[in-house]
Amino acid sequence: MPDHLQPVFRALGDPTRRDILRLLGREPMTIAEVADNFAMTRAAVKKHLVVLSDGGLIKVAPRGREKVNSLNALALKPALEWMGWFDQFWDERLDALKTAIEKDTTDDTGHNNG
Amino acid sequence: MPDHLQPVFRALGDPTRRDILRLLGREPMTIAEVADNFAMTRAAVKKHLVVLSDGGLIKVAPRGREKVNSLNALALKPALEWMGWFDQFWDERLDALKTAIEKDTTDDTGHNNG
DNA sequence: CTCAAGTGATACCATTTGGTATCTCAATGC
DNA sequence: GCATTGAGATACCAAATGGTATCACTTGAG
Repeated sequence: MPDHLQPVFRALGDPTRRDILRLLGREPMTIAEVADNFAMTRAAVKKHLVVLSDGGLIKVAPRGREKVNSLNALALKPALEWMGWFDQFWDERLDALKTAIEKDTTDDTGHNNG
Repeated sequence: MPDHLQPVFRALGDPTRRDILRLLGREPMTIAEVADNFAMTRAAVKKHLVVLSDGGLIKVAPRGREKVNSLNALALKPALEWMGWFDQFWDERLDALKTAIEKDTTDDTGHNNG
């Protein structure tokens, strides 16, 4: 498994970018709107948005002369799954529980997709 | 919510360090043993270990003149919980526990893993 | 004590990173 | 058409980062 998750972890490595993600979780914003929440220039925020976009964590859609940035939380999944490997070191009972639930989901015919 | 998770995310931001974590997940190792798995000097590996230790992701215990580095996966929890906030954007009906299972259940052809 | 092995610490280097300042381009509004 | 506003591109800078090389310290063995 190569580092397709590197752009994601790299994007998450900066507190400003993590903050931007939470911010965009509330509602999509233009660059100026995002920048209005931080004590830095729009150019700096733009750079962060590029990094976030590079990691697939946000989507950018043009709206007139503006660019609307919206959260794409799905891109967090690979990173979360990578971290999930370490679950085995936290609590082995959790692993057993997951196994039990997995069996339950195969038995349940009604709620597997979204 | 200050950035007590910054050291953790910072540590995870480097592929070598993520690799070291997986490595130490198998067994504790001295610096030399860890360095033996990478194409870089012990000093460079040591730096990575310092960053990992700074994030609390590894524990270091002296054993004679050696230093044994062991995984402390529990330190991943804050980061994982932070990411868990975004679960609401994936599928509000299910919580984080389902995430680890999902990769197994995405196969809807009628049979699951083996 | 003396020598070897493992680690820690420092100095140093090239690159990346986070940030600003500035300029140009595109779309909006009068 | 022309000024205004939002965004992109570039140049530039200071600091952090990843890495090497080197030296000092500590432990273990004769």
